[in-house]
Amino acid sequence: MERPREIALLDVGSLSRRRQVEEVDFFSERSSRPIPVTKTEGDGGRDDDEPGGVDIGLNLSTGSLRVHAQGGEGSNNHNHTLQLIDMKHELERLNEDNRRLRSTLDQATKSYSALHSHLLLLRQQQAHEIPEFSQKDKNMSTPAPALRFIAPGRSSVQEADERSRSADEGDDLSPSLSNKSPKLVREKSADHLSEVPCRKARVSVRARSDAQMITDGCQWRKYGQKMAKGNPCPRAYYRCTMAVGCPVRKQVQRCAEDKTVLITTYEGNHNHPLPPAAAAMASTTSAAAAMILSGSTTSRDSLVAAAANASCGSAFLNHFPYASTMATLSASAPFPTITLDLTRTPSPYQRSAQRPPAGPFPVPLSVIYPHDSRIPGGGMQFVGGREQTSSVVETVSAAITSDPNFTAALTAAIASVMEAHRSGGGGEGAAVTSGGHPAVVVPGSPQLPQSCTTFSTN
DNA sequence: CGGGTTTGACCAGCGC
DNA sequence: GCGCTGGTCAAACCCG
Repeated sequence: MERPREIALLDVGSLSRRRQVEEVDFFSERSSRPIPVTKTEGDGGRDDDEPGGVDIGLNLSTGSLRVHAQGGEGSNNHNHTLQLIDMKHELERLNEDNRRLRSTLDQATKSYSALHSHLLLLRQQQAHEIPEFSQKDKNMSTPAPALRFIAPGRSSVQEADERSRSADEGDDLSPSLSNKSPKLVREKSADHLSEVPCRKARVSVRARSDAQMITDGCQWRKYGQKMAKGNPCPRAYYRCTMAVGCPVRKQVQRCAEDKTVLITTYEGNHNHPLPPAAAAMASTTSAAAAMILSGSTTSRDSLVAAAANASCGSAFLNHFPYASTMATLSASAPFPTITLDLTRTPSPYQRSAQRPPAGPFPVPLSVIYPHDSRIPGGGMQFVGGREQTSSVVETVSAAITSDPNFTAALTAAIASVMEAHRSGGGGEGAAVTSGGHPAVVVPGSPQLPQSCTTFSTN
């Protein structure tokens, strides 16, 4: 959910934009009341805990007002008039800020709703189109293996539900299988892949970090480590241990080219309740999987469609101009993977405050086909747009906010952004403060500690 | 002692 | 069929 996440984010920061919104809201809705004056004539304390919080946040404005009022003691009427004019201007500015922030919030809320509805719609369609997809699949001339078993088109959530149910009954596979040896179970599950939805859609995130693994709100147990070809750094395999039988796994590996880059790949859906940060990650993987699975064919067109579907949440991305720009959707074998690269510097376009109106396709899709996506190693890459799903951003946000280094950087960045906004920012400056999200900060700040992670999803 | 990590072995998929 | 590679298992080990 967008709102709680924002609150959580702001909780870690030193500045609370939420409080600013509320406070400005108060002034705007009750601007006819002489609130600042009344406040300054009161006990002078900040009643942060007072219901309705009159004098919270925006210390700058209210503080200045208070000083003016106190300075007016013994001054002439002319000074008083000037102060009132200043106060009026200040109120107008705050009202304007409030309107902008509110519209931003509305936009984000609408976008979230639209995306959510679209996701539900896609899942419904998938549920109804299973036979159709199967037929399509048969007709496919050169189906990519990884996408072929996606074809049944059951949604990741459905799969998670079924897993959850089966977990309640015993293990994450059918009870009849649970009595067999692990190897048999594994074989059976592998066989199932041909008739069960794709288990291997992935969400991958690259970021810079010195840590072994970024904190993402989940508990993981390492179950293996391998040397991967072409990379001197070993790849570690982790399994979610927050619940028995949780199918979620992740791989962590340093980038061969740049060892400061950590690549984390998540795969699977959790079958248990999650803490907020982890829930965001889970929603990301689900959404990413749903997006990929909604492609359900091996054609470029359907992948483009999937990308377009994903762009429905682009209003979010408009607010996160940095993180939203680094997504790569790869249809290449073995698994369809969405990669979010937080290590690249955003382009000037991406840095700009352009914010197209909310809607399914606020900006033209920019899709690059290096070569045929059906050829292994091929794929498609979205460049400079906001085609990534909002939930990917949520995921990254979750990971970032749960990482102390990111949090510290975020706090500093928000502070600086707020300062810039205050000192004449105005206008599209709201784009920066609108989300209060780490996406504003992280990818474009080379000096910031970053972690590189890859998410995979079922 | 319980839970997590390490590490060699096993298995499946894929290309030649 | 064979070898390579990625993914997983499970016994041994470590640690609090």
